Amino acid sequence: MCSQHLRRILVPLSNPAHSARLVDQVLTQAITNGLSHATPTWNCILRAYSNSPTPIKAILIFNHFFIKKSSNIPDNYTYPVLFKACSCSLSLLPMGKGLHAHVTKTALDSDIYVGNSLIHFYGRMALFTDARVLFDKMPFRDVGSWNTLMSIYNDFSDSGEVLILFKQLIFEGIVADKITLVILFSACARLEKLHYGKTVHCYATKVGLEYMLNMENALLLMYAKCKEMDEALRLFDEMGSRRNIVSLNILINGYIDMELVDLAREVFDEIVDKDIVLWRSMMHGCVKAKQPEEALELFKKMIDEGVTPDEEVMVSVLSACSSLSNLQYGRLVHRFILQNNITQDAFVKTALIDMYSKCGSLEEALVTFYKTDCKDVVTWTTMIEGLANYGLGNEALRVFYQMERKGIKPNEATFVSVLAACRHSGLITEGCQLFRRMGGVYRVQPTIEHFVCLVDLLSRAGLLYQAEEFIKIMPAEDKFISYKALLSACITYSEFDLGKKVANNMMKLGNQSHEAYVLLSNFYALEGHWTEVAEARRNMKELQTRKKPGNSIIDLKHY
DNA sequence: AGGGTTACCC
Repeated sequence: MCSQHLRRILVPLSNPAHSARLVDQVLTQAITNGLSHATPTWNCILRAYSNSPTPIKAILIFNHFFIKKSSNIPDNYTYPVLFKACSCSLSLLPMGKGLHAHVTKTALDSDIYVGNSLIHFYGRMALFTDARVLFDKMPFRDVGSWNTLMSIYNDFSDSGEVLILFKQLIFEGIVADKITLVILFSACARLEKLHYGKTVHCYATKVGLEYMLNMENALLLMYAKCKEMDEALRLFDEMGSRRNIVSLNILINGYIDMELVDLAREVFDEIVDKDIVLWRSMMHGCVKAKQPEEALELFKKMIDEGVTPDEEVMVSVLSACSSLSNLQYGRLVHRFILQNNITQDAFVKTALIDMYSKCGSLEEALVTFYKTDCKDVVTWTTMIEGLANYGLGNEALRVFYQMERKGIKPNEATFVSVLAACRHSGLITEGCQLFRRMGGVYRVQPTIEHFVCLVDLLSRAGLLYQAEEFIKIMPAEDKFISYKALLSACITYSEFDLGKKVANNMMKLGNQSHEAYVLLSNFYALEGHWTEVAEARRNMKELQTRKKPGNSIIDLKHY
């Protein structure tokens, strides 16, 4: 096959896997017959590989046919393709940097395409300052340069930066294109900046840019994420036959976000050709809406329809098993994962550990945990939480210290689990120590959950006055719920004076004071102080607040 | 001989 012919068929080929297969054949021919290509033809081959499922091949071929055989000289068309291939894996950072040096030496970095692909490459490597410096130093920039930088910030760093860049773009007199607007709407969706997005929408309508599917989808997403479903639906109708499966998915996720699963399901059921993303969304929606049975039913349906589940679907299925506490199902799902060669990434592993501990098999949870190589903070936290729920406080702490030794930084949730472990097992010294470590060493800002844990730990141990002192230093908005925990403890330990003081403090806090009266009257009742019970009830009536029946029982059980 | 960078849903 001659070079010209090869190029003519490679260029329009849209299926990356197909073109890569074709290129494989051409390459074998080239190697066996010693056929040499001109740089444009090589560029074509490299491009086919960089778009294929195995972009690394582009790099390998470049190393073999350009670096080793220096008869081929890369040009300004070669480098963008290579940088794109290098963007696919973090391990290719040194390779990309080497190519960058080469580009600078040969002065090809003034080429806009080369520059843009370099920005993209550094952005994908999470080296945002490098990307930014390159952008600022470019002798010539086009809309593409701006789009590249903006999309990098949007996808991997800070969406707020996109809005700042857009302002700058307008200021410099650059004309935004459709892609700029897609990125901008997507940033507005993430930031939930409805007003800003609407203004840009008007601008887009004025310049007549609005009819482009991706842009309409980005807009749709923006309205859905901002919970403006009326506006989203209006746009959806307006799109008419232009809408696609992505538009439907946005709508479904919008309903799910607003806790309208039934509406989401209605849209879902109408769709004939469902792709994996739709199944993923719908199953996640069921799990989120506490409908685990429906999630499992959907899973069966999905398999029946011949759709291959992915890792994210399996996470939803496992979490459905967890909330049903159905160990049999859970084990079946585990077996399914093994039999269908589904990658057990950190997410799947964590879901398995969570499932086993919530379904009552701590042994299997532990086995899965210790068999996991890729443990992240969430994996460790899930295991700690599991142990804590089994009342194995000391074991939970041991796992926590093990995690620290491995150099994994605990987060907010980790401390909730580990403090809960202390609380369940009455580990007072450890709990207080960990609480100090949280702020002092790890700079994790304590939240209401941490406070409640600690107050509860102290109160249950009968250290009620320490708990009260502790609440005094808490932020005002967290005090009420902590006082509630303390008051319950006062009831348990018959600490009449402190209880009265706590109840008074609660009432001073304002709006939720009816709850304070309910607890207070229960408190007096237990103490047999019936006059005070009557007084508390009277005060409650004066507040014109009525408690819902049974509420106080739940409150007491809970704390 | 004559080719490219940047975009939507999880």
